[in-house]
Amino acid sequence: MTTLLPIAATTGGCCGPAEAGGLDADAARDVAATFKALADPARVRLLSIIAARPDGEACVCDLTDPLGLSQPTVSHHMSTLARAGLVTREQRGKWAYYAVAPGARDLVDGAVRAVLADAPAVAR
Amino acid sequence: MTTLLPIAATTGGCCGPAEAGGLDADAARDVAATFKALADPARVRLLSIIAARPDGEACVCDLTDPLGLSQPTVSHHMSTLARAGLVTREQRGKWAYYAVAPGARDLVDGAVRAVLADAPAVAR
DNA sequence: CAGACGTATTGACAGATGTCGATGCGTCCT
DNA sequence: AGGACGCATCGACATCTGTCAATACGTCTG
Repeated sequence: MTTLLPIAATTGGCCGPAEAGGLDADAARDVAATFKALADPARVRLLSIIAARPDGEACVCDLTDPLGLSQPTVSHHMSTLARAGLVTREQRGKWAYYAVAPGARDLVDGAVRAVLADAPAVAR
Repeated sequence: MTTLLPIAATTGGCCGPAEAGGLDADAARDVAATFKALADPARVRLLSIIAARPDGEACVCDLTDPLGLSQPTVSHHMSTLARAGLVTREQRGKWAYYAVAPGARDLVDGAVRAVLADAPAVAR
């Protein structure tokens, strides 16, 4: 997955070896993309509304009123969430039903773990 | 936390009641702010590098080289991460040491739970 | 004290992003 | 068939954001 760089010791002052050890550019871009989809209050509300639904799904017309946003804007946000793999879209007759993607939780949890590899909750 | 609203069935067409049920505007803004701090590849890498450090901390001079970013840019990103409560800053002599905040994991996990309230990993 | 060094702040700028109105496309109902 | 309705796309616009060079601030070391 991530390419591991060899370790070189420079030890100038505070600066230890520049071994990084973190995510490489590609992995970071992927992880950031997932968070970016969640980095807007409107999308956060949309996702939480759908997740709170008894049947776990909602169409666009369900979502415009609670947020006070226009229909094109909601549609655009849903498109963003779908492209990030957080929701699924199913056209059923006239309506497009959006639901939280089966792997959404895993996707986000994986992104969190990738960044905070071993950062225990309150330990230290 | 979030106020839970009773569910009413109107069954107009697709559109059920406008009971929303998701996060309110303020909560969504807070949650989105946390994700926004993680929504940039540079910050993701910075955080992961610090988290992967043996001593769990790094100064700015440790971080400019691995990312290929200028010192002011790195400083700006660290400021963003600190303002989000994800890292702590400790001035020690000439250097500023950044470390993953003790509550960072809880902060992010809480944000995830707030959005995907009950979205089982692979179930459903 | 004076210089060197690490970091933060400022100013500027290009690119990304959220938002809307207008419009186009599909589907349902009469 | 024709109209109504839900949704997506397009074009435009204001704002936010990431980035850097220049500069200012603090701290250590001669």
